[in-house]
Amino acid sequence: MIHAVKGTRDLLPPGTAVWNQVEAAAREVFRTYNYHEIRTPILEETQLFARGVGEETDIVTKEMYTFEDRDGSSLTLRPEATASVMRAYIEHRMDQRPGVQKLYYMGPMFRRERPQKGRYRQFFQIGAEAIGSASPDVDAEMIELAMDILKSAGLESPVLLVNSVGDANCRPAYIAALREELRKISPKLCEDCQRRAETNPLRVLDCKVPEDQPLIGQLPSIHEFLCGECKPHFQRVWELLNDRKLPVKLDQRLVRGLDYYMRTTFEVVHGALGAQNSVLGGGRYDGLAEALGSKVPAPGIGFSIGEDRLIMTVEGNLKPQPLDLFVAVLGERAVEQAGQLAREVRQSGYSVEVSADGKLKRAMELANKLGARYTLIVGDNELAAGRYAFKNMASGQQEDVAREEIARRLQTVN
RNA sequence: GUGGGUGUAGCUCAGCUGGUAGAGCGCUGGAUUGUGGUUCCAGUGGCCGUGGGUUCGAAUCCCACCACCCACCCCA
Repeated sequence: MIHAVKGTRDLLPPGTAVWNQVEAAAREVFRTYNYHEIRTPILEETQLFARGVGEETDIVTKEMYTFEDRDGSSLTLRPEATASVMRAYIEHRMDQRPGVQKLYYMGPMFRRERPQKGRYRQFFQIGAEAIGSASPDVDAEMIELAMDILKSAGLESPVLLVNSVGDANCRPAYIAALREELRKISPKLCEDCQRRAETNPLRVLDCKVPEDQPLIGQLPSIHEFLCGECKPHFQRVWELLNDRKLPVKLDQRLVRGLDYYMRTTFEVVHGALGAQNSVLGGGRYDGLAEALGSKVPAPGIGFSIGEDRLIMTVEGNLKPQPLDLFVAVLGERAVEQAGQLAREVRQSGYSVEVSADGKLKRAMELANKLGARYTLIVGDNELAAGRYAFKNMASGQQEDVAREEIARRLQTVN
């Protein structure tokens, strides 16, 4: 047997209906914020991610699907979309277009990690980027947009965490100070933290080991080190978020794993997701364009929703759409008539399934299994009378109706 | 990459003090003529994850491998 490769999965009906509903809800919210869709290739030159995401990140060093093309060039299945969007922005000189470029995307991403709950090797993201402004006002709107989408998609009680990770001016000083402090307390921390204290001090702040928390709480905060540009930027974002009555929590320990993030970073977490409890992550990336070789600066901010995770939290809340009408066909002569009736009802916007010619009992059974709201019987009696047996499947009530009546009857909510 | 758990019918699982397999659900058909859901009856369906070993005999015991799940790491 050939089956789906590790970490990938088939999405089948009726589950796909939830995906469609979430995506439709997101598109609608994007529209109201004047965001427009961008579709970039799933394949990119490996260099794009190495330079964009960061040579030393886990994503680039051990999680990318990279392979050699037949001409010898190195290609990679995109592990995230921001680098691609920025590449397209630069390549198509979108900086020449009027105003801030507000773009959204949705689609599959690929990372070769060990699969677990809420984590797949092919997973789906819904994301947005606003490129062309360094203003904190854009940050606030971006976060508001993100929260609106989650709400519209049906996510209940999201927790929004916000922080600043500084920039190239102030972050190095903070990391140095952090290292210094960690050197003192490192032996008292968990094994992982002792290692992280050396390799990636910021990650210590992420530690979840309960015993470590008091010590980690004593460590210096990035906010003591924010420079003359980062500090007011963050203050402004914070003010705007509070003005908008968003349920923000300052998380001084929030760090992000991609190199391009600077200043504002944010995340939305949700319980009942298992260990991978982050539904959305994002932040500002003002240096990204230059890292990709752009001559013109292109400050931006964006976020990405883990669609698989979002759907884990909302599936079950949403009911699949029912079949409006099942047409039971009795006898060869009824086939053509049934087809015409079905076409008429479909043109009125209702879903219709037409049975194969056969026994009525079989047809009724199938109508019931498909969850049809109504069944229309088309047989010799109906052909002769010009009226059709129309049955409400929930109540069991049945009556004869004229063909013009059918679509109107379907309006009834039962 | 590391650790733990689980692999028996399409699905959820039982059987595991060794004697070549069961239930519920599903699916198909029947309870006579053009009426579903409830009920009853029958049928369908499994190389018991794979390969070795112990044994007269293995789903059951031992070993290896594989797959899936969960967790670490990291992230969405």
